[in-house]
Amino acid sequence: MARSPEFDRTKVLEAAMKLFWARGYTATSLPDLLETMDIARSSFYASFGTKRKLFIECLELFGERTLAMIKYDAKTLPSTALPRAFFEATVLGVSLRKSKQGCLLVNTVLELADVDPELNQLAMQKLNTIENTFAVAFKQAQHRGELEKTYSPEELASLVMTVNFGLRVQSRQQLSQQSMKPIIENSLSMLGLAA
Amino acid sequence: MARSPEFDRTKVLEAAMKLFWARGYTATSLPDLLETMDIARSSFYASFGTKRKLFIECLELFGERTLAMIKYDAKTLPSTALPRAFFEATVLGVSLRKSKQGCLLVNTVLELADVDPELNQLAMQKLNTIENTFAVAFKQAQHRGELEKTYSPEELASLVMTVNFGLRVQSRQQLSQQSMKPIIENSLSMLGLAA
DNA sequence: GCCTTTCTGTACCGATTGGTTCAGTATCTC
DNA sequence: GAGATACTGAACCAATCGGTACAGAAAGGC
Repeated sequence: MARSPEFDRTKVLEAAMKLFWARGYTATSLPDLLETMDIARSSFYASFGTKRKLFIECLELFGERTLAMIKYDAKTLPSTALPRAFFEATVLGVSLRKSKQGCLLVNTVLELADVDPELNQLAMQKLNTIENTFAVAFKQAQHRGELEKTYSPEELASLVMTVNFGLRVQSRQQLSQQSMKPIIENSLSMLGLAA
Repeated sequence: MARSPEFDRTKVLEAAMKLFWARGYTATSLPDLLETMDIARSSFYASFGTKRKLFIECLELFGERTLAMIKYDAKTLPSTALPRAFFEATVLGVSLRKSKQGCLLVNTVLELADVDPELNQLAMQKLNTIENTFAVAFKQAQHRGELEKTYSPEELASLVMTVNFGLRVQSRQQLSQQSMKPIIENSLSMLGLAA
């Protein structure tokens, strides 16, 4: 009955996510987005509503992907190796894409905390979900005796997130992935999760 | 010969700094600034040039104040107590002003890394100066035998900054100062600087 | 062919952006 | 008082902001 293809929605959404990731919400203009997404203005509003709704979709996408990665690692790796896998994937993996991006959720919290409480809270909620996933994994590991009980699962998860945030900030600076490696190593040693 | 007072420049600059601190560079508009600074548009441009130049002055001011605080602490406290004093002053002290602000320099790096390299680099440079100040203090402490040599002074300073960044991100979230306290405590314990 | 649907391109909207200009007023010294 | 300076307030600028509307081309099923 009709023309078939909508452009690949996920692909276009991903392109938008990368741009928001690099430049933040406010500094990303609509023309910027349209060029990156390679769609017309009218298609944009037909498919995504507003810039704000699009950004929310991007936060969702980013959160889902990050969470999926951790949950996959949690099933295939010992819990003590989780933080290392996470740090290396997010900090070093991102650097491979040649650009210092940090974490979209962290960037959003810092950019919008006092500007857009709703978006801020959405990003925070995603971060909390990630933290909880760590806590659950650590709890299991302690029950199995694979993890020292220096800290409670919740405390350790909170510490891992603190270090994670710090690493994300540092990865947003000029630092090369080469110079990030010892920082990650020392952070893990500090967490008592080096070996 | 003439009218005496310019409005109190430092005071006005400080007001601007607080607004940038809360909302970031891009999201702070000129009308916002003028209202907060309580000066007329013409006075603004006569005294500060452009929004960008004003922001640079704010970064300088923030950097100077932070550095002054650390250097003062470095002279009056044992080096092992430096990170605690710093964390408590910046994270808990800021919370007293009832608003989750994080650190202007960290906020700037995350907001402008891929948007305004020049401002980004300026903020980074200030952060590096702070890190170096920690490193110098730790080096002295190790020479005096007051500090364990688990990490080199540079490594430890880098770790302290990682944790500092993480704490700043967390303080930018909804977290009350009450809930920040155990996070700080565990971070210090993790750094081996708890007692 | 026709009809339907999805897209593009462009023109347009009001509002807001950062920045400039200038006439007028207040405040100082002499 | 006169003269110089430091400010205010409002008008104005071009450019850009996010968002809307619409005509027409492209691509599918029948």
